[in-house]
Amino acid sequence: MSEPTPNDNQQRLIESTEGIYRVDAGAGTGKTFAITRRYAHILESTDATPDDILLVTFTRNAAREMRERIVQQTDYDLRELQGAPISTFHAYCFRLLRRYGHTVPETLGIDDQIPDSIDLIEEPVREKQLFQRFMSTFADEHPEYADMLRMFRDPATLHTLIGELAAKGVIPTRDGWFRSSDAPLEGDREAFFETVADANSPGEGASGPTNSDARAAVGGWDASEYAPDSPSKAEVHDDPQVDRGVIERAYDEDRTALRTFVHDVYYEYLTFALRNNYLTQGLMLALAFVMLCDRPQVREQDAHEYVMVDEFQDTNELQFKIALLLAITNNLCVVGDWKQSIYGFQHTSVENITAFDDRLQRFTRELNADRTRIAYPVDSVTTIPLYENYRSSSSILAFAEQSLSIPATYSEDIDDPLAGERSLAATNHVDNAQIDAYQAPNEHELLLDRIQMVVDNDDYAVEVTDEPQPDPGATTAQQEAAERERLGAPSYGDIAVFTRTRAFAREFLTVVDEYGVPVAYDGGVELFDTPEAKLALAWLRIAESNARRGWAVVLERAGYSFDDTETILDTEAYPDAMVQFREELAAIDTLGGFLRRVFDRYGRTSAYADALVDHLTSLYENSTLTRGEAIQYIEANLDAGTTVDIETSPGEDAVTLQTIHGAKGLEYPIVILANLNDRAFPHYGQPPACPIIYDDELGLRQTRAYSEAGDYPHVYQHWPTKLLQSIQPSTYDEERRLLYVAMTRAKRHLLFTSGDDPSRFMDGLSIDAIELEPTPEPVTVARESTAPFVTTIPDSSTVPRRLSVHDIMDDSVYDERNGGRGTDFGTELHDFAEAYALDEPVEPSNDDERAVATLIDDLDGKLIPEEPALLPLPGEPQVTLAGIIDLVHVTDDSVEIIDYKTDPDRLAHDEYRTQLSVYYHVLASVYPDRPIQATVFYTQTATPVTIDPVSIDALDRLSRSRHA
DNA sequence: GGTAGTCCCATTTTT
DNA sequence: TGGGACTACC
Repeated sequence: MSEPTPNDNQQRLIESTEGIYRVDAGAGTGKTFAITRRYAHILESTDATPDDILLVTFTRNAAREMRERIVQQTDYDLRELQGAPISTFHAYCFRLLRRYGHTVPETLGIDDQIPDSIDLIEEPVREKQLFQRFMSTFADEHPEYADMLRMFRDPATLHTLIGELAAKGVIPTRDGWFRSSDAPLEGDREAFFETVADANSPGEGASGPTNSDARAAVGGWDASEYAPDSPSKAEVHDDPQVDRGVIERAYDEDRTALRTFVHDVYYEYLTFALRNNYLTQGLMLALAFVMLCDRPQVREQDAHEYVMVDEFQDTNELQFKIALLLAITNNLCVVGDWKQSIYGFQHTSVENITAFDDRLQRFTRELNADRTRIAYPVDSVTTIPLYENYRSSSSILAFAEQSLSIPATYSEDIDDPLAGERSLAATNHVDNAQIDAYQAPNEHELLLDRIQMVVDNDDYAVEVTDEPQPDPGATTAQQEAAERERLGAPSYGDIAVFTRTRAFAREFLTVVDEYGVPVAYDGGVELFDTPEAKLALAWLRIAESNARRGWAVVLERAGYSFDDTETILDTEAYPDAMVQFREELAAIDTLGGFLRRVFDRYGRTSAYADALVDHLTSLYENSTLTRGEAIQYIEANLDAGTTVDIETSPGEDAVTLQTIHGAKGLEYPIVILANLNDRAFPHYGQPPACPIIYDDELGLRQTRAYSEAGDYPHVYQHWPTKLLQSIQPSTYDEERRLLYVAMTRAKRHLLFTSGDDPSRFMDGLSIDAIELEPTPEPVTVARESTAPFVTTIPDSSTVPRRLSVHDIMDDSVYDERNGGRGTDFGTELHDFAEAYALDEPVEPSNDDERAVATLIDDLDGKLIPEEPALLPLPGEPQVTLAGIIDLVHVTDDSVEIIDYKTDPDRLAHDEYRTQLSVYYHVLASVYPDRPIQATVFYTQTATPVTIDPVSIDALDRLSRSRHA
């Protein structure tokens, strides 16, 4: 596909390579295109090499996409860019730290070094477990903090606070704070009292002044919640305001002890982590920052001539400073859109972009306080707005803009958020947008009803053909006509349903199942709450300790009644087949093998099973979980509701269902924003579980305090913090930005739904909701039954039996056929082939892999590696053959199956013919309109051999004879 | 316009 | 358990 021509501001950005730039890149304005073009331009117009250009993104996916786009636009190929610094903040800093930072902890007064083998923890559960362990030792070792610790219901909640402080750049040393980084703990007194001036000024009523907002907020002041010496209601109230003296007393209370406590926890946790050879992401970035501050030689070796940071609205203060340190010249370019900042709960700071200039000056001053670190000039910043939107129709853009000023509560006051900002301008010509809101007591049915209303409806026309490039000289009218030409009625795949919470999506999915509407959920799944996880947990418990709890689950699944189960458990007379299976499992060495055997036995080949095995076996780089640890791990994750991303089956024409967060960066022809219900969206935040809070205006504060001042020792609410907090107005800016993000995903049409209790956002839309009696129709599309679930042990003949294709092959022929090169050789080759087909940056490491690479290079259609295949056989009892196709190559007029074999000869070819025949029949049913070809590719000789498939009946007979 | 009492609900997710 | 929005009442 040819690249479009940049618009004026994109062109300006591409060519402006020297100096500091802040790019306001609104939704759908071709940001990635412009950045990668700019990258290419730097390479072309200067003598810089990829190593001189640092390109930082927020996610791994984004980094990968950038890399791929750059390959398209430069002479460099993926391999040459492999080592180039196009990376996430975390990955880049971790690499630097491991390369140069072994002794960095010394700078903070810590003896432990950072070894190469240090573990970077990504799973919140593990992080939390380790922190819990730390806190219990901390409590033991510090009796002097007993009172402080009494205010905690769960001391592990301090963990979040530490992460927040690290994101601020607050870093402890043994005796104090790194480079006076504790300043934010004090708070911003001036800013707070500006807030107070606003919130505490009386209103003007008809008959004189009315109570200020702050006074209203502390109206119900109840001194009995607080320690006995706290101010009374009368002292706090100074109608119509809050007593200024009391506010100051609260703000200026002595917080020395609190600060010391937090310092010690933070510092000792850092020590604990290093001693136990791990780091969290937050601590890792903090140490990388310390290294960059303290070791000029690291910057000399590794800082960059050009630095670009993408998604700058999702960075925190620490990352801003790290970016400054990674640049050696002022060729710095940050790209982002404050309106899409929705990760505040991850301690990001939208002010990095909204107050970019101020922060740039301030952070530079701070970094240069003791010696010059930022030697380049920072006083001139050029702002380039990208406002031409290539995604949505103009009515959608105009409609989305209002979302930023819809109040989230009945009393919220919003200043014009877009003051002075240029609106996005649509670039398409046909505006056929349908924008409507719907409401019904049963929102799930309503959603299905609306989906069915939209599908195949010409009023909701969307682009249905690939866009032919318009004649460059075409008139507007001609372009409009060409665009109209491309429009047609939508199908399921054109629709996305967004929700604020995952819970809503999950509930909706159960209703979806009842009606059979094709809806695919895209996002994290509570993996440890699936039947697969519970099954795995049960057998692990049985194998580990013959646990009653495990047996109960297994027996229940096998169909035993409650009473039978009780009897069996009491007598320990477990069914023979199960006992045998237990012994078989006990003999398996590896956790991965153990789990696979369990899932095989139950015929569980779902994505959940795969994900579980992957997850549990890849937790540690250098060691594996024992069974006991695996049990604990699953339990902890089940408890914590951990979610894991599962790959959804692509290709099906289905509605996409995801959370708004998950939809960021994506676009859909038709968006249905669901869940606009009271308290769901906008979501009214839950109070922080940790009694110690940090706030930019207030600094470090405690919300509870232990005191023995009253009749008996007691944990009280801490009045100063409560007073200050209630004076601060609550803000819902991020909820509005979420609304904005959701709406700007839509290209053509936008629908809203709510249940019987619509939220403020629903009310605030400039359209009225239509009340509807939903009448969704059950869909009776014959859907192939996926993953037959064999619930019983021992085998039952009433359910389809699943056989692996290998079960019906004669393995005596093909065992040891790889020429003594070891089974790993084949596995590695397959891994390589999969990665290569997916265009991942891998290089062939031997002749066989080179042969595969050449083969794949010659394929010009769609490549689908590692595709699961299921073939139901006709005979009785029912049997389904299952296997995985190495590679499917699909073009418009043909489909090719490719299976790699590392055998030195073709002795096993007949067996492979059987195997590929299975795949052949599966694909023949999926693509009835295209000829199918099945090829065994012998990698050692780079020879493709096409097979002549055997019939389904022959496969059926074979499977029954070989597996009676 | 102000207040007290009632009610409802307890995220989002990347590294 | 806690907090905030909202309602019903003064």
